[in-house]
Amino acid sequence: MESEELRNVGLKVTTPRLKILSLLENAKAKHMTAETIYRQLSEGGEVIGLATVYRALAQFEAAGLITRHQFEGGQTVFELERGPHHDHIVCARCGRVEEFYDKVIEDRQREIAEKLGFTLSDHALTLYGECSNGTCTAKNG
Amino acid sequence: MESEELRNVGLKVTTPRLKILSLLENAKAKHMTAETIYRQLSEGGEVIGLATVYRALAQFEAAGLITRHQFEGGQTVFELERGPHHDHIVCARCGRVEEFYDKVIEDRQREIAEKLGFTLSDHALTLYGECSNGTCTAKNG
DNA sequence: ACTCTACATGAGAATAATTCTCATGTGCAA
DNA sequence: TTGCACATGAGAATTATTCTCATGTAGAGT
Repeated sequence: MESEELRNVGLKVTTPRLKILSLLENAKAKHMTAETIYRQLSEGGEVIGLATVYRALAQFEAAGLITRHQFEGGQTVFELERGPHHDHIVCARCGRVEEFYDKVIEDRQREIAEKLGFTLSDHALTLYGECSNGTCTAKNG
Repeated sequence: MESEELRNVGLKVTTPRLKILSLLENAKAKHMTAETIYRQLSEGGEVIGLATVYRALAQFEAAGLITRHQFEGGQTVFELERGPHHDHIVCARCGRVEEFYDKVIEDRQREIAEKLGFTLSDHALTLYGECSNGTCTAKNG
């Protein structure tokens, strides 16, 4: 239940928040911009201000429910924080996003940070390339 | 000579381009925003439009003379493309940026891309943490 | 259930970063 | 030397995001 999720992180359960959260859970695209979320909700007949979408996303992020990614060239996208940590590879041609996890890289990052005297708190790793996908033409998330 | 660099990449040698390029080469900070570049040139008495700074930076980037980084939270920064490839670790507290290169990670990235059917063309890796630096208080680049 | 208050919301204005427009200026090939 | 493709400065325009403010509402305490 989405209301549980909100309560668990100390957020009031409100209609806009529920709608946004469940859109993120049910949408076809895993990575969505604030605009896209706003538009899809509007098309679904909801009356939710764009500012509210931005506010809710910021709160969800602070609460750890979602993650924010800034792929190069594109707008900021948001993704539900489900399952294990992963990084992304983005097709420069069609915009397709694949996820991956690599223990070697993860470990190495921690070692590097330590060696340089940093306490690692986060990281952003995105690979860019062209996918050899036949359907590599249209944009999707 | 900066004029050489410009000619080599097929750009006309103009005063604004030369000024921007040499500022990037001589500035104390290795990573600068377009605004900073604009401001420093203005303070130095140059009359160069901000739009020109953006235009020049975009061209330099396309030509491979500089690289663009989008550290989280911050504005886009530009860095002269000198020496070997490297990635960054940014202190979340004081903004200090350190560079590092790790062959293991680099190799791994290529392998991952290949395994996923992508031809790797680029990547962005930034680590975030807190540096254990005593001087870790003020912002710098 | 009722009420009160702190927090949430929608709408549109405001801001920040970047790009565009356009009239004018200029590097450089011929 | 000159012509013209490309570059420039200034400010307008655009884009993404955040703020403001008057109003609405969730939910703790009764």
